[in-house]
Amino acid sequence: MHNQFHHTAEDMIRHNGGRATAGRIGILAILLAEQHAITHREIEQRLPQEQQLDRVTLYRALEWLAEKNLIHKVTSDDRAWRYHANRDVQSHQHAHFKCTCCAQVICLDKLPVERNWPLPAGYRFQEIELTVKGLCANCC
Amino acid sequence: MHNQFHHTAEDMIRHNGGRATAGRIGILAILLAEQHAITHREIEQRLPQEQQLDRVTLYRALEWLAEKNLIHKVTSDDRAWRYHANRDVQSHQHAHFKCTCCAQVICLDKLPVERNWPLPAGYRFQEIELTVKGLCANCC
DNA sequence: CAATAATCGCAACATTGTTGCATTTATTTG
DNA sequence: CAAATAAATGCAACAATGTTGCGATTATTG
Repeated sequence: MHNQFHHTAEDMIRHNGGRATAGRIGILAILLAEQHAITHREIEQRLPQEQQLDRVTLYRALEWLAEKNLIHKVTSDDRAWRYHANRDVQSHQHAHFKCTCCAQVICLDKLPVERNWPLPAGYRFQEIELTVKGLCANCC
Repeated sequence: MHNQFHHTAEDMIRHNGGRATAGRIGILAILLAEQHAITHREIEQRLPQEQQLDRVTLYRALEWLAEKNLIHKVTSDDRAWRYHANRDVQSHQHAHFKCTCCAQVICLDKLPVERNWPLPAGYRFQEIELTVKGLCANCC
């Protein structure tokens, strides 16, 4: 029930001055273990039976983790946010890939993302969100 | 109550073999008149009092218009789709800008969008969704 | 104008997410 | 270690967005 990331997760949380509660640790450990960005629902499913969290608690924990830059949110076209751990505390200015068949989402960390977009006059750039859609290796 | 785009809207709909109903025409005319991509709610607000549509009807009309390539949907981070008319029937492979302050969304039609993203082996590209976030001229 | 297939509107439901508030708990302090 | 306390949790209720089924209405065709 404790995966290999529990210790790391707890450290990351304490480093940010937060309470190391079972919920937060469990959630972050799950996200650290996961290759893909996953939804609220998928996180719930991966939590062991004996420590299921209230939906609200889960949302609030995710909000806190994102605030502290330990994870980041990925916007998708199905109205559900997906979450992914930040392995390094770099900027999250990277792209995501979403399979149009199985809805799997991965981070494309190595994708260079230009910063100087030609916006209309008077507009100010802050960040970009880029999702590449297509078929993953399994669905091809 | 009839803006200048009603006639165009009706033509576009008939050209696609659909019934030219007041609802569809009104919706498309509104989207043609609009510079920005707007939400379901905003469309409702712009419809004249005497021809308010059921929410379901509005959704289905938008779905039909998008299917026929007369409009396109824009994914956003607030779980609400925004819609924008396709003035030409070109690909909609362009970027969108969203103001993080007033939530206004515009199309960045002139933004060149590269097509050869370095995806993992075995992955197939289909399309991209790119949203640039920042502050619009009003909110700067 | 009648026939008919497409469209509409209502009711009910589904999903995702949020808010307020009382309860519980991790951490700190003595 | 026990008490104090601020932070986190869980419940109930709500909000926003969108969907489904189905009977009623309507645009179009002949």
